Amino acid sequence: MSCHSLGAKGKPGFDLNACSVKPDVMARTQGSHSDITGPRVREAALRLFARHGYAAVSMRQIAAAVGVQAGALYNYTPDKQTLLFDLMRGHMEELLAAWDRAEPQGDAMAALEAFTRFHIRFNTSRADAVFVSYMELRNLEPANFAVIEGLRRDYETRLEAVLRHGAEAGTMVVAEPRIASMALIAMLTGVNTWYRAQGRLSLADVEAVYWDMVRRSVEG
Amino acid sequence: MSCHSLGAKGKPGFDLNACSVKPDVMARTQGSHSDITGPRVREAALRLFARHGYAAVSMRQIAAAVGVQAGALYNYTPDKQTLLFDLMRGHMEELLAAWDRAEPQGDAMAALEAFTRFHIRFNTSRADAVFVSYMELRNLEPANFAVIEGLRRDYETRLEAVLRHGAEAGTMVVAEPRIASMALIAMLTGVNTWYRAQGRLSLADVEAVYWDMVRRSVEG
DNA sequence: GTCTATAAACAGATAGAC
DNA sequence: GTCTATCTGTTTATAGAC
Repeated sequence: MSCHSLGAKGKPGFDLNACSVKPDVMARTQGSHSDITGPRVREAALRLFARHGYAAVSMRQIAAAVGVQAGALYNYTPDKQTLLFDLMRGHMEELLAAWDRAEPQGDAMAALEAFTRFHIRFNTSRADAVFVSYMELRNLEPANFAVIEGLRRDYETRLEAVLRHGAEAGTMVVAEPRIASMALIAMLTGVNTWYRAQGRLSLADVEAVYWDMVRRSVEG
Repeated sequence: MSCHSLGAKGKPGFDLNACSVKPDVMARTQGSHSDITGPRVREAALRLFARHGYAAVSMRQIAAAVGVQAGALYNYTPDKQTLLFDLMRGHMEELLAAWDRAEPQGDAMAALEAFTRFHIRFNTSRADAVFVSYMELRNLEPANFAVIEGLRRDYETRLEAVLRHGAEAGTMVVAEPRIASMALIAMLTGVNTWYRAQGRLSLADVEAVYWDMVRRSVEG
């Protein structure tokens, strides 16, 4: 054993990886793991891209983290660029879908609180994907960039709509809803740069601190 | 002329640079430009790092942008890592020095307004340096990272002190001064992601919008 | 101070064996 | 599906001519 636990990586140098014996698939052709290698490639790539940056990570490093040779990666992605794009698109689509499922029915102020708490919880639970989706925008080919940028704008527009409703209802003061939505999202996403699960404040504490600032910043 | 036959590099992506004929140094040895090449190397590196990322930019691309061969760059930096580090350290030190010069004498709320306006003005005037100093942290060697991280914390501490004074004086409500300082800086730095000088809003307009949100978020 | 040439390592991606 | 081997081009950095 000692392997097939997905993350037996040596990390510090991307070396060693030996073994990939999988008891439950022993009947398969030796070395064949199509059903689990795909997700592991994406997980390893996401982790490495977040840590070192897309351009600084080689396909060989990703392969080493997964426990396969570099050539095997091309069974799961046509090229490195598409691997990055799929990770980013997947994250943005999950973000939008999760918010659309969570969006409450109450008034604008309740919706703003829901957005604040949702954004903090969702983003801190997927720090690597959030980081990559923001930091690697400039490494996307133009066509791919346009797609991700569009999804990002969609998300901002969700918050912008909340702020507009609040302003129209008279419960909020928002001179520039579009700018305010970007400002608030930037503030909330900043949590990821310092929050640690083992830290002094619980996630509930963090939500409370930020919701207080968000509420005050737009309150009528 | 035509660039003293120096530049004129093909470089499909980073050409043009159209040599800078400097009349006052024409008497020098042909091809010798020590007094101007250094700054141009830093400017080109900053611009390229901001556009494409440190890891994605080669020394040859920087050289082509300057109009010299790659080997010549090593007269101005011992290596690529030091070039990045010097750019980031220079930016952070200038940021701190500029705020320390500008910091006003009034009460905490006046200081907060000054900080808000200063941060927006300074950062939008040096977008490339701001971008690089944040995005390339993970490409710094540990010792260099520690230096930049320390300078960044120093800057945050300046704002934190303002918020603490306001809270102590009773003119502000700030439950977590450290977190609030990071939240506000994240919000203000976000201006750089969308602000354009040719846009609908002037810099004064932008300052007013953000100052309104900042003030409301901490007002007692 | 800049050039040309080069060293030594590494990149993304592919071909064919098993 | 994975491996080994390889193709082709690029990387940082240095050496020595001018």
